[in-house]
Amino acid sequence: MEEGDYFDCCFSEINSDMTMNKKKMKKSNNQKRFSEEQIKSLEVIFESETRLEPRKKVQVARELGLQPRQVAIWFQNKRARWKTKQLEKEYNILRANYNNLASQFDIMKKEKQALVSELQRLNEEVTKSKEERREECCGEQRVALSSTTGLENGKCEPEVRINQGVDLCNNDIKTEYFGFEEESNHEFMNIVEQADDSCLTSSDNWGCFNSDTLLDQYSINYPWWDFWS
DNA sequence: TGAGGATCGGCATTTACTTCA
DNA sequence: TGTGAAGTAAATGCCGATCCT
Repeated sequence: MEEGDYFDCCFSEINSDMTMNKKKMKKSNNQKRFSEEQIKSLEVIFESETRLEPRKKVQVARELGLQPRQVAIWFQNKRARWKTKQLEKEYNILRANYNNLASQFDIMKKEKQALVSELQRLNEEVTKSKEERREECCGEQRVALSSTTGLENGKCEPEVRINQGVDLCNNDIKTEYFGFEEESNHEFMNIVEQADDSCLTSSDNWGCFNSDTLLDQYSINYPWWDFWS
């Protein structure tokens, strides 16, 4: 369409109905959709440059038989639509990432629960074996005492030694199971308790879960990779 | 050289209209 | 055939940058 044709077209339409509401007439006149060819050309230009230099705008307008103002508005609307689509894309990516993290978190939470249960079970086992050994040792001690003289009023010094021996045994067991000593075990349990369910059970409460503090505290004594080994 | 008005272009939002299911 | 949703061209208002006096 030549530029002259375009204006002829516009003015003939305007003149055709002078009784129409002025604003409405202007609107319906302007509301003409661009041709496929025009849109195609504009799209191609937009792909290489989302903003037009004034000179280029005039040139494009002339080539497509549009007003420079129309080209400017088309680019304006196009940028707005493009931005919306970009935002949608980014939102979808973020949502996918969030879902991925949430499911990973779920898995890790279950793993943690399993580890805590295992730890509890092992602790119970250790306590139980400590008691059993204590009973065994006391039985042996009583036998030994009955054949020994020089110890008075049943308060047996060897029992103290035996108890110490049992404690040493227990520490050996813990060291074997957990790889660290009693004190370290205690700290570890504190960390586990701190990270307990109140903050981790639902994503609504994530705000109160301070992983930095937790990790900082833990990493002072144990590298994080030890936690998973 | 800084202040202030005019102009221009961009963006966000809204309006008016078309198209299509 | 009427209707509502979606798409689109254009209008409006505001803001920042630039130019000129």
